Amino acid sequence: MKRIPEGKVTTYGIIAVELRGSVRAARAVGQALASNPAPVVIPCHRVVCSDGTVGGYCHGIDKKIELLIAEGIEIEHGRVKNLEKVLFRF
DNA sequence: CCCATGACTAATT
DNA sequence: AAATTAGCCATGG
Repeated sequence: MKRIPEGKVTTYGIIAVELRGSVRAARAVGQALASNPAPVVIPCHRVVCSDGTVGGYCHGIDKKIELLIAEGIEIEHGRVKNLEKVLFRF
């Protein structure tokens, strides 16, 4: 996650592939972030669902959206706009 | 070891 | 385009 450039985002699935070599581990990835070991230190707010939906955030989904917008990412109706533009694929 | 639970996905309906 | 369904994975009881 520390590799995700500012102003960009990635999806759980992508991380899953990077990590476990399979998109099917996406769910497990979520679990990992859910029990986020280092809140604040890790920019876990730059991770969204493959379909663009924001997903969740330990400090509250709203907070997550604010952070993303603060980084220049457009969000609307709980969805990332221009996902293709800001999506970081590693 | 078995079961239930999610910050997920992809495929159907 | 929205709602459902069915796999999938790590974790905790």
